[in-house]
Amino acid sequence: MKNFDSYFKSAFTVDNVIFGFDESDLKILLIKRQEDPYIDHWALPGYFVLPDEDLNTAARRVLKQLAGLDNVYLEQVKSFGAVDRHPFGRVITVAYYSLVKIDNFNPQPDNDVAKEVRWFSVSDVSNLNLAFDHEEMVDVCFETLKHQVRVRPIGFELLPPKFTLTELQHLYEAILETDLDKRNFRKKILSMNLLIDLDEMQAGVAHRPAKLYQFDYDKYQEFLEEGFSFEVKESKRKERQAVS
Amino acid sequence: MKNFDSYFKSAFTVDNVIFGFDESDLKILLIKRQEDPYIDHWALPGYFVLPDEDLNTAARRVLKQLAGLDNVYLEQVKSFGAVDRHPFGRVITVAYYSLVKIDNFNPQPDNDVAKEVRWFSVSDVSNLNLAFDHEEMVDVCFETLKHQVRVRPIGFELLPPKFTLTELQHLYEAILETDLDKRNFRKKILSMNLLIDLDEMQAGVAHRPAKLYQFDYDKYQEFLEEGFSFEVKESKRKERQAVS
DNA sequence: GCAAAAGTGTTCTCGGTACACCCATGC
DNA sequence: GCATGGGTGTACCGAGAACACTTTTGC
Repeated sequence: MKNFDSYFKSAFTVDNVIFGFDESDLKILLIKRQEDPYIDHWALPGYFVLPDEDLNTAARRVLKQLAGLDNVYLEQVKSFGAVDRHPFGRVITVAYYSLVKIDNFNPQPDNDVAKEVRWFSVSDVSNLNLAFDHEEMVDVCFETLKHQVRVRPIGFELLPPKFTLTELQHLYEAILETDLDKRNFRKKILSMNLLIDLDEMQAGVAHRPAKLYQFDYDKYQEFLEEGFSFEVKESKRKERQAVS
Repeated sequence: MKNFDSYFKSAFTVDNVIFGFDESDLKILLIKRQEDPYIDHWALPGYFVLPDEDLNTAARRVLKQLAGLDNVYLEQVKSFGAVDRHPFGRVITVAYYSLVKIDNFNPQPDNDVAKEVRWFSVSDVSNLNLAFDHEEMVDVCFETLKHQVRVRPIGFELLPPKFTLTELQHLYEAILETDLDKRNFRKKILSMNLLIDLDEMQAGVAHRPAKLYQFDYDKYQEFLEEGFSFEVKESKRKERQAVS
């Protein structure tokens, strides 16, 4: 029998691209590393997978330890394995993206990996000179999110439990990086019957208060079971802008 | 500085789900293993990633060495990392799917991993008791293919350079596991302007010979650059069948 | 001439898109 | 009373889906 020992000299990590939504801005949670390599660089929350831990478990543990997050939407996206991507040796990483309700939590680093945790606008990430190949990972995950949000109602994972239709629309606009037509958006969303009208109103706003809605997870489960497709199309307004 | 040595004790592999299309059957290429673990089991063509090799390179090398395949469509799908998935130690694997023109090549094992190489119908795979978690990998890759084929014209990768519209339709039906309406399918495909009419006919068939077409890769490139979406919808005939 | 697959057009329906004005609140 | 965003309906258009008969070949 051959000897395979020489293959058992690599490590692997998980890295999380954590999306949040705030006002009308799509954000990503980053940590400032306090250990080598890339000490003092901004980076995705990620760490080595333990020997007795499978990949998803590792991703959830890292979310908890580095960002204090629990119980969030999490999906594997892609693995990155360039030979020289890690200075300590051969390290493959598995990228995940996750969606969190941003106002829900206050990132508190209580570990010796992250010296600081902070939300950044997606559009600012390219100026930060992220550690490793993390910028590429952000790009790939953002593209994946853009695609997924058209196919499943995962947008709700980014909003508080009660939200207005305008907030939902702003979220879609931020993710898809486009403008949506208000009336068409509402018609489409409401026609899916995935929202529960809470018969409550916004309060304390300096304009006509909006109705509050809640996502109907039970109904969504029903739809899933009978196979169903969710999609949001963009308005063509931007084309007119492009011409002018 | 911490010591990370304990993390550098794992290995990783790549595994390929290789799809081919033959007559009206979607097939997968499997090897019969001639080394432990799972000796004599059918398995996906896969092997350890070498220390100085990145993931895509490894996938292509394995395709070449184990299946004699070169220059094929290849895409990363997902990584699998259950703790006990490999008896020799901690091994993560990265699953790829690839698409090949089946009549183009005759699988010849010339290596000491595969004792035999053979095409199996996708529908038969679940009876083979594949090595490792390979059956799950086949399922995931098949689902991915089903989705991708609706969004990009990758179906052509599975057909010979010259093909008839009926062959193309049978391919879509095999992948999507549904029936398609002939007239609607042709209208849709031809309206995309991605096929070149070769002004040639099938020969030697015991019925009216069909026109031969060729995929227009150049035009596809143009479309890609200006952002474009390709989709094929299924017929609703099967619903009628289900009722009867 | 018969079996077997190729080829071809029209109608209907539904979802997508464009588009503009009145309403309720805080200040 | 004014600024701010909330909320609403209609007409048009195009893509998708349903559907049946004639044509060409090998035998």
